[in-house]
Amino acid sequence: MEDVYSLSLKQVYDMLRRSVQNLCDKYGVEYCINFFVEEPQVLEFGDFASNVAMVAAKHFKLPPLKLAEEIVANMPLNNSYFAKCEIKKPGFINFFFNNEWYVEALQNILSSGTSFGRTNFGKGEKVLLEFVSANPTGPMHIGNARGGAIGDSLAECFKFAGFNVEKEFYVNDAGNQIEKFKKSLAIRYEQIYKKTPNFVMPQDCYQGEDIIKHAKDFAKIYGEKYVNSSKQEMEQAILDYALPINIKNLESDLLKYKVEYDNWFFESNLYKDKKIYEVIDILTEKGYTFEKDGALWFGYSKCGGAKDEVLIRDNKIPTYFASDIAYHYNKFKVRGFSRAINIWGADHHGHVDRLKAALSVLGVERASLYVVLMQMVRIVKRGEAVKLSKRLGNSVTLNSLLDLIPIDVARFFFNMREPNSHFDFDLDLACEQSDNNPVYYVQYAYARICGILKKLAGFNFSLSANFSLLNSFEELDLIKHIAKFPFEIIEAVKSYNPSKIVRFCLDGAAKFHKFYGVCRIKGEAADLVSARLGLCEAVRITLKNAFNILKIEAREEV
RNA sequence: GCGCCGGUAGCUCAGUGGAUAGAGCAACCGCCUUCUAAGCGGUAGGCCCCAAGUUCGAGUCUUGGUCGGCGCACCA
Repeated sequence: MEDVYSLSLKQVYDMLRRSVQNLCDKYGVEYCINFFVEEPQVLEFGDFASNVAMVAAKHFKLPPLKLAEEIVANMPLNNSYFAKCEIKKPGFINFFFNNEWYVEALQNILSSGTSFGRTNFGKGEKVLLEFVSANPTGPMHIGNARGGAIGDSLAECFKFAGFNVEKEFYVNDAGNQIEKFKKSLAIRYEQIYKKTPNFVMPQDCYQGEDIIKHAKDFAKIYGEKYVNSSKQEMEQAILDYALPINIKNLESDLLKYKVEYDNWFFESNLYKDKKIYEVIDILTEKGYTFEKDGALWFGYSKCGGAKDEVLIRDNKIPTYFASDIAYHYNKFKVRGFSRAINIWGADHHGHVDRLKAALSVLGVERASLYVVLMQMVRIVKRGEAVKLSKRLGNSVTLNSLLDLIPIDVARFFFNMREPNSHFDFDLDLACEQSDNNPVYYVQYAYARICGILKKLAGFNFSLSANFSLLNSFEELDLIKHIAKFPFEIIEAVKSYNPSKIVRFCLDGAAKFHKFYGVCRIKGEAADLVSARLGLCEAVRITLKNAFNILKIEAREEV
């Protein structure tokens, strides 16, 4: 059964369209009117409002208010979800839900249970969502933590909305940063035995403690075995040792963070099977590559780009851009996804357009790839931004963050802001276990409901409870909010913005707390008790499903 | 210099071309004999960065500025 909110919204559109169509026939006007129906901000303007009369006024050559009157007069409300509609000042038509709307909304939630919020909006479309894809040369930092929370919750939104989603981690286990990684490892290993006086790590190497630890652990196992080997042999041995450990750590750290991937896609596979060259050959066939200074270039300027881009360096090693094209070609043309979503840090924004340009040459529509650009995270401590640098090895890792704050708090915090806004992560607030912390606010609402349901377990609430007894403002407002859940998920999907779910939880918790303060349950007449318990259960179901999207725990007690 | 993102209450941020611009935190004043006070109610707080334009209507769209973040490698 479709949810009542969407049904009633569709109903308003249908009724208005039919009425306007009739008037078009009557006045001999051609129907080409683009209007909307939305939820007004102010309560007195009803549950839905439409601007149709204002938009259509000039077509009909009638004043908006006059036209609104005609539209309404032409639009019977019987057998609808609406009790009345009103016409207001510049020409708005405002609709008000009838009692059935609220009753059916509750029945729908209660009977849907764990599947409430699920829709067939996506019609099973195959979507690939790639996120985090942190470099396997070191631990994940705070930006990866944000990407993980956003990506994973967004994937859940897409699943709820009826998409067939696969979550993928792209492992950059090839290319330049791996060269740098093994060089850094080898130097640290060598230094365990050589002990050069006043040794300083070269500028172009990774400076982090994790490199030293790998070298030490490697030395524990192999001792001096590789000290006198060729540089190449030494680097390969220590790389073969350290890289799998790093990848395994990425996997287990993300799992701890409740992020589980369907696929781990290795960049090295694109090299092994010559996939990169096959894709470059296609670009060449289409006439979009050329040679210059010993390198092979992509003619990006031919597709509107500012400058051309190197695909294969003069040393014959392909660039990251080249493997990225091959990787995305694989997503669309090999594995057949109709849509790919990437979550990238905003510092990669310059890559979006050139990748799309290359893909369009390969026959992939630019719009098939959507890149969510996630703005940078700033760590704020005592009101001051903390300067972090991965190169200096003092960045906050995901792990060290999770030592400071519970996983729920981290996942919730990183989804409080929309991806495209700069995010100040307030470490002090996140660490605080108090009423200031918004995570506890929503979890407390859930626990309160569970408390009530437990205390009044003797009462039965059923679909046949007399829900029309719920008619206070707080009750109706709460029902209206939770009924909107499936719609809200679709909004999150359309805007690639899971923070809408966090806001939904916060608003829902606030409305429940208000209801709780005004409406008592225990001690009321039996039929009112069961109606209100039904409302509580419906809120519980909704919050629980929303928590599942965010992967935060629904605790029955605080 | 060019490009992307942002500027809304003291702070952190919502806001679909619509009606009277909202929330949380901080400040101040109240509310537990009751189903969980990690809660609720109230007060106060605004040249929506500036300027021009588009139209019935602009925080929202366009252009030009300004301030901040991030890019502009044969790095990833």
